[in-house]
Amino acid sequence: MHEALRKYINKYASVEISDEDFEKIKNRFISKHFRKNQYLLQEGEVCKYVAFIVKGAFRQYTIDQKGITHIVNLSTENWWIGDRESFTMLTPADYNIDAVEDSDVLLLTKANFQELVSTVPVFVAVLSTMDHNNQIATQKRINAAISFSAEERYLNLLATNPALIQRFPQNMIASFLGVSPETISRIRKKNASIKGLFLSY
Amino acid sequence: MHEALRKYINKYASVEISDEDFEKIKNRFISKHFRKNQYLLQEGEVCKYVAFIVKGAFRQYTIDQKGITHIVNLSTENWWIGDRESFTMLTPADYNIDAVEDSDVLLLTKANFQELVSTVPVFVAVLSTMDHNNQIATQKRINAAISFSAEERYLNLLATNPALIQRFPQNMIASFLGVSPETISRIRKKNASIKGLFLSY
DNA sequence: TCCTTTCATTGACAATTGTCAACTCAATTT
DNA sequence: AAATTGAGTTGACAATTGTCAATGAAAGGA
Repeated sequence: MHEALRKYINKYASVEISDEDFEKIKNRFISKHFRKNQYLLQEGEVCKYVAFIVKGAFRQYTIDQKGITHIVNLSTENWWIGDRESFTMLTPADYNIDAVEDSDVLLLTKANFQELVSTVPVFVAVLSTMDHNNQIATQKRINAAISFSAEERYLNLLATNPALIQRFPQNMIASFLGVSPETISRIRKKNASIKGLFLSY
Repeated sequence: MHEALRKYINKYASVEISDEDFEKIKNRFISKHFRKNQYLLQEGEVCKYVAFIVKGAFRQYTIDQKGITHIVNLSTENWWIGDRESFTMLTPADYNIDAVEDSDVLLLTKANFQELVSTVPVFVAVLSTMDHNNQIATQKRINAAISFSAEERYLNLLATNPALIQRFPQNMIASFLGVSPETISRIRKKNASIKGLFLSY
């Protein structure tokens, strides 16, 4: 169960992590299983955990006044999930997070998080790399959101992150891209040949 | 000139910075003046500097095939600007950055940046706090982009960041929000009474 | 000061995308 | 197997936003 975390750390730290360091890290995480649709965080609660996804998939989203869901993040294996602002500031969360599939995660409380930050330098290094990559990806997503049409955004996602499209239902992809499910359906129909191209390889 | 940077560091570090530490930091930065419209970075170049804005304003943007500008960031005093991906990976930048007003900045090269990271812990702490705040702000911007209509995005910006709207020309605000200048103009006309309310206090 | 250039506004029209309702299909439940 | 549920598709129509062109206003340069 913790092996995925070890692989992740080795990938993002420039050096292989020592057994002692990994023991320290491992002991601070709590394994937990989530069933499909189970909440990891509900709007209004304080986010108590940041989670590393070992297996499964989660979405982070808001619900507007009309009851429409807006997905700000879709995450699968080897990603972190949690509401940063709520986790660090201890404020009520603006977002909901729930499991899209049955999932296994490793949870880290704020106390344990701080403990690791102050005692395991490798952990800090990994976080910093992760933050950095995240920032770059987020910048690109903003650029896509303000520069591209609905169709361009979908095709861009298909080209850059086909795994997401295969894994999550269409209505979630629509919400993630900020378009209606019907529009995605029509875009798919229109570009059926392109999709075919991808699938045939 | 460097005083603004010192204030900034004191604000984001939990402790007052020592004179020795600040000397180390200060010596690594290069002061530079930018005239209005002058490039700090052009698409295709490698981003050689990250800049701290002492006075003035910058924009970061892409230009699409049709020649339309899409602004991903608008920054003023006490913000940093630069293309992170290009700066750290030494890859050609996807973005342009130029001065919207005559501006004074403090430049930091990658070598000096790394030097500071490895010798001045306070500097690392400030960067980490900054990153963190940035991440939260960016998340909110994504949420706005996928959840709100053009009008809602404008009114939201007016409510949360009126300084930006006062400082940058309308067409840049439009580009920043991902809408045409004409649409912004019409939204403003429609909501003239609301704007009046803000101005009258 | 005049001239040029750029920015903002407005109108008419077009394109994109959203909304609502009906229908199909597949999966799950009873 | 029948029934129910939910996701995806499709059509008709509406709302939003973009595009293009003309005009007016303001700012900067000669």
